[in-house]
Amino acid sequence: MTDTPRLRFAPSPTGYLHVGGARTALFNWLYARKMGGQFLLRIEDTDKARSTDESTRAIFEGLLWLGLDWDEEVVYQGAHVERHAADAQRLLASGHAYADFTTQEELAAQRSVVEAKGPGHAFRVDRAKVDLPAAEAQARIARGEPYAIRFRVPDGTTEWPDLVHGRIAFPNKDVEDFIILRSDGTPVYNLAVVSDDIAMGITLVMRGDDHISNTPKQILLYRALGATLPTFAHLPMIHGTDGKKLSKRHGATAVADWQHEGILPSTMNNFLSLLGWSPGGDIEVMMRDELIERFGVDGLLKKAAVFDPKKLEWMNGQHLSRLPLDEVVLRTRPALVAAGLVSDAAFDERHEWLAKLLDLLRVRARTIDDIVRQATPYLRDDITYDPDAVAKQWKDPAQTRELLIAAAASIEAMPAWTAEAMESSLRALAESKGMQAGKLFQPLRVALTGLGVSPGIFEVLDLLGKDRSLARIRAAVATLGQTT
RNA sequence: GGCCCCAUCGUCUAUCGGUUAGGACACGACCCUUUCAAGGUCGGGAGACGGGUUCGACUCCCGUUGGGGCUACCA
Repeated sequence: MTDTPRLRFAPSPTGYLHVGGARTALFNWLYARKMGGQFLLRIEDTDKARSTDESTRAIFEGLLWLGLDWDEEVVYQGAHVERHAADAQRLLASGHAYADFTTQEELAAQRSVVEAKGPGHAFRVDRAKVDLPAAEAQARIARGEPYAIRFRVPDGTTEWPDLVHGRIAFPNKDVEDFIILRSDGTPVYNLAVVSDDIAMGITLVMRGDDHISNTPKQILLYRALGATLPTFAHLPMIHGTDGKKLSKRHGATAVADWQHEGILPSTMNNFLSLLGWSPGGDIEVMMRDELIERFGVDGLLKKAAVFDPKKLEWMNGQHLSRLPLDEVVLRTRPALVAAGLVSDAAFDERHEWLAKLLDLLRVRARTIDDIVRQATPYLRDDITYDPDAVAKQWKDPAQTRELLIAAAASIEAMPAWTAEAMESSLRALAESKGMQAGKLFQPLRVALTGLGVSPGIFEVLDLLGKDRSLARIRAAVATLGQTT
């Protein structure tokens, strides 16, 4: 019988949801969904000093935006400190761990000695000095002396078959006896993680490979606790363009940053999926269902990947043009409303027209912000002329003015408001002036939109409508009149 | 310092012993075209180095170098 896997994402709420964390969450989620298993969420808030509710909310929001929904209730690590402490005591009682009576003062002294030696030095505990004879330790505990609990690392070698790396082995002599319970009774990370993963029935631990060196400690804890080992998969890190670990100074590293830059969640998932995993072959642009379909541990990579914002933007352009129009409208709507270009009520009223507009705009946009920028002239009456477009297309104000007056007349005289009628009238006008159609269309585009970039000129006219188009052209004529 | 992980174009990657080492982003040129985007064609661009194993290594093994991670009573 093969059980379905139980996986988890276990962030500490000390900041926003980082792209590295999002990638890890995504992989866990994809695998759970593919295998019909469970994806759980655990907030590791045992570090009271650094954890904030705001960060917890940001993590929820980020995951939800990406569509990474979790099964079962969120587990807060802080709610289980009693179990953690009980596990530590069990280990102490069974001899897998020992009491450490080192005081805070001694600790501080040790730290300053190590720091004085400079970087590259670490403090090693001397078990012979700290691990007291059982009778003495018990007496001191009975006397009420504060003590931390330190795990007694056995001799031998700890190894595991990593799903990503194959066999990884650590000689136990290189694993220091580590604290599992502080002298104030609170649990330390490695113990809390193992205790919780056991309690949650996690069968596959997939996380960043910065945790590789924690793994032998955790395996030792599983064994000492008499629990079944989960499978481990250590994913490669994500680096910035300078090859260093991705951090704040690389710019936008929170998923919320990209959300605000106008990146679609489907793009983010697609892009992140390719950092540390490959479906093999030349496949790149994938929507959610295809990602679930293709994802698997076989495609997991070992090498750290560099986060390339350029490719993210390109991929977003791909998603923008491939997604169902409804989805694009849904994602763009809040940005248009936020920009004050259209109210929610107006959006509903003019839904069809707006959908048509967005459909035309999305093919030449890379981000939602691009769409908003390009949609502006169609949603506001007071258009602003882009200086670059004006400089390029309205080089000769007097001549342009004359041309636009003729265009207005031509448009006004059109027998029908159809693309065919527009094309024949305007091309005839260009011909009568002895100029190429483009020489007429470009200045006209600027007059109609204020921009050098827009959909086809006939589509722009149709979108604007006859009256608004004429008003725009007359406004441009007036503007040009002032400059001559 | 010690331990562990990693190593194909600038970047993301394909290749699972035999390929003119393929694709994508970015870059350059051209085509299409009323602009832009998209699309199309073409171009430059990679197996870190040194040893093995093998008829044959990007691929397997060892070493070197380089990069990364960990080395807390942080997570």
